[in-house]
Amino acid sequence: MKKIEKKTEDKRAIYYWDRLQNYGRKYKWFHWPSVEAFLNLVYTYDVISNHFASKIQHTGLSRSALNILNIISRSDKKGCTHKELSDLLLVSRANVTGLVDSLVRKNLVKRQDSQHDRRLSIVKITKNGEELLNSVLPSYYLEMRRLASDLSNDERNKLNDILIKLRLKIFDLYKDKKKTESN
Amino acid sequence: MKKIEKKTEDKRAIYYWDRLQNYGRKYKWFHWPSVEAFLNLVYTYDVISNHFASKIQHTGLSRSALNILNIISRSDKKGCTHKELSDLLLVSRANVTGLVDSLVRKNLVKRQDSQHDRRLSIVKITKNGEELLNSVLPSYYLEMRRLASDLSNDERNKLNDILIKLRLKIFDLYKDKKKTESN
DNA sequence: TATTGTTATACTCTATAACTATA
DNA sequence: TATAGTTATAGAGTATAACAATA
Repeated sequence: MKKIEKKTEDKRAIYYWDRLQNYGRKYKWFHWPSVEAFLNLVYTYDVISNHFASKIQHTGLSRSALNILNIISRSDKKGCTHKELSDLLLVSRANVTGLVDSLVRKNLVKRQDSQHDRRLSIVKITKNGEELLNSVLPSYYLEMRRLASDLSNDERNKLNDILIKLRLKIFDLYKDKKKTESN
Repeated sequence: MKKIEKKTEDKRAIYYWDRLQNYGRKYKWFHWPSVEAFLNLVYTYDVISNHFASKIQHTGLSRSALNILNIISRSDKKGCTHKELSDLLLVSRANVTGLVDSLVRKNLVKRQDSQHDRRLSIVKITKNGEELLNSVLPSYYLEMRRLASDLSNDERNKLNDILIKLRLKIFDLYKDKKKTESN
């Protein structure tokens, strides 16, 4: 049996909930209910992220590589420019080059020059890439369904509403900042 | 004004909600309400993570480095072994060595040999490290409070409940797997 | 001039295996 | 034998700046 170094119990939550709650009080603005929510968000993300990463480990792809491949696949014959990928992935153009390079090396996508705008490089999925996706996504989606199956419709809706609310709140911060910067 | 390559609008959500919803139907187990919940979780985490990372960029610390420092600081005079850090951070012991090394280089923590068990290396925070934490954490906690201020008590509780539920569901998977592996 | 993509570089984080020393 | 920590190595991901080609 393979040695498992990583612990799968919720040690971290126990640790934090025990100690941080009191410790943080020395900071004026520390507000435990807020902090608790963010900690839960981060830890749950972390656990989910590791779980899905292990689900696709056998493909040799990371979660973001699969993500890119998925995006490109969805663009169909049209393909996807580096710029689009950069926007969607929140990754710099410089790094998109590297990410696409690694997929090209694995023969999962190919680059094509655009005929309309010769600055553009268009990325399309290969047969190989499609086959890989088709071999991975079914169990991926099944797993999402299984994990979410314990949530009621109401809970799922609440979760979505709250997460969107938090996200938009942050976007608003940056909008405001942009405005004041340009004035 | 500094050029901003990263977009702060919710391009990704728009993109996905438009396309994925239909695209995914070709997969048998694709269940949009489940997928939507996970996408929201991932994107919101991502946005929050980037936001807080930018908040502490001036310290030269990454979010995980700050996290380690925070854990060590909370252990007070007692200090923290590498093993403890490894468990709490879900990071291999090998990598804890590297992470602690980089904090030692910055004079934020120091190592001490344990007198009871000479295998152990105990990590303690330095004056320098404490000062850094005190200069960063107040605004960090204030920001959490601000961001969560739009959520009602009920929403926060619901969010926590749901996130914990999801996390424990995954932990249970691994517990079951462990059991069957040892049989 | 602005945009797209590339190159180069450096740093962080992660994963793995082999090793030392202690228990 | 098991545990704690280290070393070495390789790869993914990110951040930044300078650059060429094209619009």
